[in-house]
Amino acid sequence: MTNIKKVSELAGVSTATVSRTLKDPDLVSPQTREKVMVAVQQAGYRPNWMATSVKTGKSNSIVVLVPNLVNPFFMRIIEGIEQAAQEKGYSVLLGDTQGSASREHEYASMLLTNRADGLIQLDHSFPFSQDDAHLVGNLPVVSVCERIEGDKKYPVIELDNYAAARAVTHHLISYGHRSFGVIAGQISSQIHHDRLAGIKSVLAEEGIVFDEAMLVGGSYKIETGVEGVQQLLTRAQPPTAIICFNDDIAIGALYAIKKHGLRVPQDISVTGFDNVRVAAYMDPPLTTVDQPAYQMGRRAVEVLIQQINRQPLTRTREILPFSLLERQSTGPVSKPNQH
Amino acid sequence: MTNIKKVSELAGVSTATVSRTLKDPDLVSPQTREKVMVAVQQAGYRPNWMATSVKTGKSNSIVVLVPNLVNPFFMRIIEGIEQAAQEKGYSVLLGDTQGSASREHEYASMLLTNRADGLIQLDHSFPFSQDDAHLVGNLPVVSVCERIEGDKKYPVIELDNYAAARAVTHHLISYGHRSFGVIAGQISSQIHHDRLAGIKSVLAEEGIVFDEAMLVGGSYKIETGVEGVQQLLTRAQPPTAIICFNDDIAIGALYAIKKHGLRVPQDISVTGFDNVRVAAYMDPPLTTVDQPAYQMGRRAVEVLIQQINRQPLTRTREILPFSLLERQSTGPVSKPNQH
DNA sequence: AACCTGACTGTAATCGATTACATATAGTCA
DNA sequence: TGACTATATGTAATCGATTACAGTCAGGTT
Repeated sequence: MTNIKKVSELAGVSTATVSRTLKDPDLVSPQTREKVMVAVQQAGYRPNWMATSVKTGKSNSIVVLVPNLVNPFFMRIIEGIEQAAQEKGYSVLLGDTQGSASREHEYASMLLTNRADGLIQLDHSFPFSQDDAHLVGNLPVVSVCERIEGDKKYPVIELDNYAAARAVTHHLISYGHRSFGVIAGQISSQIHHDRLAGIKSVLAEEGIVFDEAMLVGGSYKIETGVEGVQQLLTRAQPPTAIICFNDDIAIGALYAIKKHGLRVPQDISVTGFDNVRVAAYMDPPLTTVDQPAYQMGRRAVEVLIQQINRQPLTRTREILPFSLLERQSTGPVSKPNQH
Repeated sequence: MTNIKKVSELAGVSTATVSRTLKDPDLVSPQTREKVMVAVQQAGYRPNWMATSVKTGKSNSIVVLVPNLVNPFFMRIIEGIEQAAQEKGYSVLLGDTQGSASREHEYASMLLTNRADGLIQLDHSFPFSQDDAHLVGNLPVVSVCERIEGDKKYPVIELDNYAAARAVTHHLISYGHRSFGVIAGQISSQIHHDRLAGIKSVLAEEGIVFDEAMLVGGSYKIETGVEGVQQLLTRAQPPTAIICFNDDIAIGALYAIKKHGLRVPQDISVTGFDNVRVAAYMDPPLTTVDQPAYQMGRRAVEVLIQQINRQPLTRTREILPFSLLERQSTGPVSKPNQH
């Protein structure tokens, strides 16, 4: 590797001058600048990133903790993160945690070893290990979608899940539905509680009691949707509308419902969350809640970099707008509840 | 930040001893080790990653260049990359290029600045800029799926696209199809040529002439499938089978065909490539070529690390097995070509 | 002529580690 | 006891940059 020393010798100047030529050319006379640039070219010199980082104490990298990479919704967020980071001169270290706490800890500890300047968490767990917890002072951390558990208050970019769930429920109620099934994703998260609370609040207003037996599921997977429908259809009074907590679940639900010989939306209406790319091309196209995933990723980076630069945060919670996309997987109840 | 100096003072030893305690404890007496560990704990010391990297000359990071993140097939590969990297003590820098050459150059130059030790390319372009090209000696680079263009021969982990395309075509021929449409992805790639050649070879053997007007498309997107079908259906003799070069295209094709009031597979058979997660849950479930994406990612990392460690490569081209998944989007021709 | 200023460049300290080399101490053996 | 060895630790050089500080020199001012 060619280093700054070689270049300085080649140009017949000191290393300081080389460094200045590259970092702050105005400090160097045009003649010297020229000499140095020639030497740089000739030697094919590129400053060693690690050396610069040691000196400046900044890595210009951020870690992104993501439970898995197969969920297209996460990828939209990460796309936003990546592009905003790139624009601001940061690079993104990908931390696929597979939901494992120890992997989270490992990645989170990158902040403590100066390997990364900040962390974006897409899951809801406190990312640091118990051993590290007392060291994390106010390390730059932002969460997207989920609020981070624990005492420390980290800024969060999220959706108004309560309102979104209310909107979905209202939409279905307006079609005359009164019997609802819910296929949930990860149960232990704030999102889950908010959405469920949103649904129940509307039902309460309509005087409908939500039967807890109508709540199934437990992870954001297609298979959860398939199994969820199987369970719901064995109930004495199957629901006429099924609210799925993401589009993958909804895709599984569509599949299972049709497999049972029932039609969507004539027999059962189905809704999702996220508006993944394929949602609009399902048969029928999926009614779902659009989340500005890309934008959420971008905002997360902006807020994170604010923290990194020790700028005061204007607020610790940012709620981005959703929109309910009414497609063809929802429709009027055809046969009224025989109950 | 607590550094090694502080810890050494706290423990009453030299920095060398602290470093040895953490890196090679056998060199240190049990008593001193104990003292140091206590000091490390108390100070909450974590070695500065950047400093270690400067000294060792290794970053233990790899860059992954990916044209976009929304393609779930890429994400399966990256998942494999990420996990293999993690196991081997490497971390992954995500380089979303959006197909832009300058972004590729920027990310690729991380190898020249010691920011990363190796690079995995998921696209087909030579990732370095012209300026850098003479510097890249034998920097560790591996490509997955696509062969990298240019003179330099980089190892590649790929699928036997020719054979896979032949298998798909044979499958359709066995159902009696004789009139084929093809909706292609990125035209300028090796994959494209291999697959097209595979299809044509089978057709030639069957004495079928491939009508070049039946080749449409140009990018790996759902919309390409939708538009592709629209074009193909305006042909004087619409095809009875459509081969799509990835599942996203196929999903768009299914959607468009049904929108035209035709049935799959009764009127038109459709096939994809990749076997993305949703493929099995389409209506009808998609016949597609399964690629071992996760495994390809893992292998790429292994081969890359071999290069990083300057171990000789046993071979520069590795072809992983595909399997044709026959689902319900393909079936016998119902109405024989009226031709 | 003496002094000052500003532009440019070099010397050397520094970032936070690792490690070659030197040194000290205790233990072993003839 | 003296020589030798092994073990443990410290000193200081080193990785490849950045930058505070100091020095040089030309030109301008009084």
